[in-house]
Amino acid sequence: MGRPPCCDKMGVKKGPWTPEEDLMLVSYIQEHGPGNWRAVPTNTGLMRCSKSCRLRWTNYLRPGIKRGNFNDQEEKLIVHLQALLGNRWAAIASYLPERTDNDIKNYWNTHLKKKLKKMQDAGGGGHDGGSEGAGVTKAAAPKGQWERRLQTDIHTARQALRDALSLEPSQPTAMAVPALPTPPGSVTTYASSADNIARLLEGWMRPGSSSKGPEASGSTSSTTATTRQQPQCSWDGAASASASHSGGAAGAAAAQTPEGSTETSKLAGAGAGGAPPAFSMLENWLLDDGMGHGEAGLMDDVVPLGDPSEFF
DNA sequence: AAATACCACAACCGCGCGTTT
DNA sequence: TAAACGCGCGGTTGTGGTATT
Repeated sequence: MGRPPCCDKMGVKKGPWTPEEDLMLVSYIQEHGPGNWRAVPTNTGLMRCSKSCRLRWTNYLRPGIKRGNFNDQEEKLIVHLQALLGNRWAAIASYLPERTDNDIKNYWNTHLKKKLKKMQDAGGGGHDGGSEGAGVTKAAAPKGQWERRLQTDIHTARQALRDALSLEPSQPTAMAVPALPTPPGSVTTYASSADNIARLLEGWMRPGSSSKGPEASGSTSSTTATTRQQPQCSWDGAASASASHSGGAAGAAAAQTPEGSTETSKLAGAGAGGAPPAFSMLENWLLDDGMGHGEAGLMDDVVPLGDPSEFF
């Protein structure tokens, strides 16, 4: 059946979002909650595709997301997860609740892929050949096969994640939120989305203010900003912000994506109950050496993935 | 100082899946 | 049951910024 485009191409604006548009979107979502994206453009007057609105919210405006500055632990975790899960960025992002799939994907494509390739070229550590690493091979496999492989190789997954998580034991999780506000002039550190919104609101809701938001607005003056989730409670913020809908990468982290959720539940052995931080589940899972969860029964036809720690 | 190459990131596009009618 | 719809995911592209020549 021919499917109509998600939005008519006529009159739909493209390209970078302006602060005004961000403000409109944030204001609307604050009032109505995320979701029902189809209605967002019409209700807000935004000349944007519903997809574009969702993407903008999910990747940039949603509270509790961290941008840029991937630390070493996160980097290694991403590499490990990519080796395990392939290019399933949403699933990978579910283990890094503050990161969006898009951010991780970009970071992988621009940094990690090259890094791995360089390492493979240098040390011959590559166990899979090609430039994509082990994950792609699995990703290229049929979905069912891939899922089964993940299940059957649960031990490898555990080991890999344990390796990743044990790199910086003093840092409990990647969820540690850097202190805000961003120092003025800092170009490498992105302000959190909440901070951006706060600046936006401060800059745009104040009559006569310039288009540039004030630098490092520690205090959020507008009501909109004050009711936003603070970055420190990123998970809760994301969870609550998306409580009434199914969108958002962090929402996906908890229970959303079909694949992500199954992966999460399979790996973490926990349901999507109260949406606790995925890392807690992960840590529990990793620390639980009992390992009698039935995965062992799936260990037939194991196809070893290889040890992702080879990468380092 | 200007031109060029490279890099990083934001955003778009197409497709698939699940839900609704 | 099948079509229509809405949403999310992954791949790709366009653009601005930075480094190098």
